[in-house]
Amino acid sequence: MTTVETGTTVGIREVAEHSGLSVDALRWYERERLLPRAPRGPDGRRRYPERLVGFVRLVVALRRTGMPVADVREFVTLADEGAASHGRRMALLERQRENILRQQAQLADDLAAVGHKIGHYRELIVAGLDCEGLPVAPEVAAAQRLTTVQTERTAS
Amino acid sequence: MTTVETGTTVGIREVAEHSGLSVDALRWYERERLLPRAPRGPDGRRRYPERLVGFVRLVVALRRTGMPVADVREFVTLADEGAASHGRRMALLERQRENILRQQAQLADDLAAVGHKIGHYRELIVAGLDCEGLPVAPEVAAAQRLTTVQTERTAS
DNA sequence: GTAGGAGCTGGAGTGCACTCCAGCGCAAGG
DNA sequence: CCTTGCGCTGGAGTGCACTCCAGCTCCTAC
Repeated sequence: MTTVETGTTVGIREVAEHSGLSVDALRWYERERLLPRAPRGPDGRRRYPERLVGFVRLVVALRRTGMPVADVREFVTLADEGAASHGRRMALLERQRENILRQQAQLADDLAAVGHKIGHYRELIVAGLDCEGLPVAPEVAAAQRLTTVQTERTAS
Repeated sequence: MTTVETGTTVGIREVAEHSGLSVDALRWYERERLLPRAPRGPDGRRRYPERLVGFVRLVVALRRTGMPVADVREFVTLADEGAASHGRRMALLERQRENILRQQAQLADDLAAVGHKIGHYRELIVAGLDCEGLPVAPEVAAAQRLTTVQTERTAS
């Protein structure tokens, strides 16, 4: 990635806010070579040019869709080769696209499974039945309809 | 979960093969109370009734869609209460359904981002241009089209 | 000038979700 | 009877991807 430092640049804080990565993670990513090195300003601070900000976004998407950091590193290493690695980079992304499509299919299945179970509970509640299909006792009926989960997690 | 042990049961190996969890993970899940305890046969081995096999599948789907084990444990703990916790269990699943929908939206975005980048590379390759829009040198053109990624990962 | 905030670097620490290991028992087959 | 394979339990270990910490510099505002 030939960074010609023209145009606007943004600091690490702003990149973090827009990318979903933490400031620490951005630094770690650079150290781990998951991102090209961001140029430094005269004060030693990172200044991300627009192009690099876009690259961060792509890397975040690759991570978010499950690409291991070793593979991301490979992608970034290829990027250092310039145009000579376009085809290989493209192939890497095409493989990831296949992965994403698989995840989408799996997610649809899982959504259906969860939805099916929700429907099952709803039917039981409406009919006032327990899991064996027997009527629930009157003193249980109110509790059966309760949807409030009393946990400390709710408070946070 | 009132397990009436009638009907067929399957051993841990078979449950592992069909659930996507390893045998070790199934044991860990039970120990961590992410699954109800599977009844043991006369030889001390786990025998999973059909109902429990279905529950394993649901728990796997919840994990796969990002539910932390602490929340899965909560879900399982509620299941111990029988019909009295139907509503609360349903609410938990409804929240997870919302999460899954969010993931689907995010995945679609990420797919689009990857696809867009793939298209970008393809255009550059077809036009024989580099990232700056300049024609690539003849000795680079062949490499630019290469899609074979030479890594040890490919061999495994 | 001083204080405070932001960011730098290098190194250590952490959280999460498993996976591996060791010793044991049981059952089937030779 | 012996061997082998499967599964049990409890405890330790591991991999992955960050996050935290400490000491430092620079810059701005008071």
